Amino acid sequence: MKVTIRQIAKQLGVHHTTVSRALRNSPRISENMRQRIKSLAIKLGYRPNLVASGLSTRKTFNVGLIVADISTTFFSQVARGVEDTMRRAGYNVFICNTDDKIEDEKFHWDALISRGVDGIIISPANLKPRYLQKLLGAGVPIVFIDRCLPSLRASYVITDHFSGGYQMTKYLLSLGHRRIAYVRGEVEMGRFYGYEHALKEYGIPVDNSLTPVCDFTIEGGKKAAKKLVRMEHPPTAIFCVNDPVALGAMKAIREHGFRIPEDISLAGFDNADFAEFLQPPLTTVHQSKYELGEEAARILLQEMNGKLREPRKVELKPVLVIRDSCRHIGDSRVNSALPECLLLATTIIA
Amino acid sequence: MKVTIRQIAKQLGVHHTTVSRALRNSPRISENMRQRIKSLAIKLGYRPNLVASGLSTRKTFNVGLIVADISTTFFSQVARGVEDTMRRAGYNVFICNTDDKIEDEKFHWDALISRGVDGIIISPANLKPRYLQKLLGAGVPIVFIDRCLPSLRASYVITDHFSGGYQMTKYLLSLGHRRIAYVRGEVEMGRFYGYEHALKEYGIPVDNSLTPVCDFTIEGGKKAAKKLVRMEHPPTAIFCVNDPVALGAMKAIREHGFRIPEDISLAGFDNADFAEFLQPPLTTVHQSKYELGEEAARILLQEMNGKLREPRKVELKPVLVIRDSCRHIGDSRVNSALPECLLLATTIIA
DNA sequence: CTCTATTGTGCACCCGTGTGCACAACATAA
DNA sequence: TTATGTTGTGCACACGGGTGCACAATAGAG
Repeated sequence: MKVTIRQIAKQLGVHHTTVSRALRNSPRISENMRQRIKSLAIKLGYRPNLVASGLSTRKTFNVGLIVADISTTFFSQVARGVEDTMRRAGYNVFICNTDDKIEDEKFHWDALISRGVDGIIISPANLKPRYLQKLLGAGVPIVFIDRCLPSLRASYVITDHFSGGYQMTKYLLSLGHRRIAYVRGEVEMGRFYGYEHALKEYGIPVDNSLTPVCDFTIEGGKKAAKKLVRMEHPPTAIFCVNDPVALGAMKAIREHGFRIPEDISLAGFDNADFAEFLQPPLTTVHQSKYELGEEAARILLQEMNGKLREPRKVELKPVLVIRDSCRHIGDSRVNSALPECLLLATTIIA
Repeated sequence: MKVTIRQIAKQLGVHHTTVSRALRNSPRISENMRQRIKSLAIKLGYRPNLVASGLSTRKTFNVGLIVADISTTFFSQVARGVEDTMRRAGYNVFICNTDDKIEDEKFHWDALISRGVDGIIISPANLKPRYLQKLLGAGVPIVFIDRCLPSLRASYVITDHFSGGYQMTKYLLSLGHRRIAYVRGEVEMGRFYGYEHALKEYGIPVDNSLTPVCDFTIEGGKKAAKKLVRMEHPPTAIFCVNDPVALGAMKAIREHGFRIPEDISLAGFDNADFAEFLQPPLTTVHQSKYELGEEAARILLQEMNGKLREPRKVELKPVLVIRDSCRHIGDSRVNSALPECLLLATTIIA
């Protein structure tokens, strides 16, 4: 049988509320009594029942983390950042996967609300303003992560996707590529706009046939890239929305008999742990996944403590990571040595 | 303000217990009243407060998942399997990281108990019988995952680590290797015993200098492998406790000027998603991570429903995956074509 | 018509903790 | 002595929902 404050109270011949107050360090309890209560609590191995206290105080010390897929390199690292930070503040974290399906997201949302979570960190599957507005109106502190609508009056922590997409595209352009494909994610738009913007600077229109949409998986990348390499005039470079997609693209490219980077240059996004060990080592855009989660959790803690009058909007700057999977066009060199755009990248970061 | 059953009751002029019963489909409520109550509940957007019902029924519909590190490829996929299965049954999952530190594990354990979880799936940092026994005595249904003490009267789901270690070592031996290093994990012993056993069959004693211990990270693998390649007589093959460690080893091997597999053969364990895309594609042992989590969750559900009289002990069979990172010694071939031990593996699986 | 099932609903109280308020015990000042 | 704080403790009740039991309403049997 679990120990309750009433049992402690009984043994000491006091009322259970006295025990409750003593354990919560209420100033109204005498120092002497407080000590007696605390030491007995320890002796009996008392563990407060957070379900009960959650009911009466409406604070559960639980938060929810809603992401597309915890098994990805990206979100699993984000989750770790969230959990570490939350734990230090005494919170537990519920993990919820949506696969970017709106119904699943709703399901999890309701489940979290029913459980009385104190806050939610969410990477929404649905970016419609009305929908997000509704989430914000639910009365639960929210922090958006990785995805958001900047115009909304809400806290968020994201990577500057636009900058990342822009830097990479600019880099590929500087290598002489002009037919650059971008394998898009269904929800992700920022990187795409960066890509678009860089092309525009070179006077290149976006060719829809070069921007297939895929989910964020290896299989999805393979499928999308397959279409690209089978084109009459395949792109000379393929930029993928993330590293796993690049992995799939890598397979498709090779199965079609093309070499990387000799025939087709390949780039990813995320700088997953494995990226530098691929053959060739993958050129990609680094984003700080753990820090993303850490920062989101910090902000959520502040929101929950009411220490935040205005929403906090944080954009972490991504960094171009040049390895060997992209080559200079019309040149035997595999990759160019520190092109102008890297300098640009550095200035953006600073 | 959140809708409660008392509010619904008031609007209908009935007692709140009638509402409670109607929503829980008690047979004592008339069909007519049940319909009226349910439709009003839907209309008002009633969401049951699981904190409150958890207090009175002692069932929270929450479970805990305690692992070393959710950000690893292995545990993140396990977690996904757990979450998917639990969600279908109406449960939410708390995620807890221990980094294999016993104090952190205890901390999380207490946190979960305080929150009244209905069950716990745990990959314990500490495999001491007395400790595990104590966990089992806490009165909470438990399923061990990935690690356990088979002698204990407890449910578990693991990969047959021994078989995996044995198969891989046998394979390396069949390629002609005799100086085979094994980069061990701190906690993991099964794979090591398999390695030991295979060596014994060839009359080779275990050389402690060839079996450095490391954590399960890339950095750890790099550090451990560095020692190995710097030896006067380096091993001809390095078998790593998992794929990330192999990644680190790969780096160390190359930084020392050795080629893979020409100078040193390299093998991993897990068959992480990225393994086939490495250069050379990594020979490894496949284990089903998602299924591991799925099965553990299924068993926990049965335990929580009291449908399990005896503990369920499940061992999933690993499969040797031969790629190009191991070569035949004294032979120009990179890898041997289907050696006897693969046949052996197949029989073990069946 | 009374007696007895059957069915549906309400009452009281529980789950474990928290909190406003009353009040007892004691000390100090008038 | 009485009036007036302090300080510490207990009481009642709340949080939202669940459950054993009593009992009212209705129906059917004798």
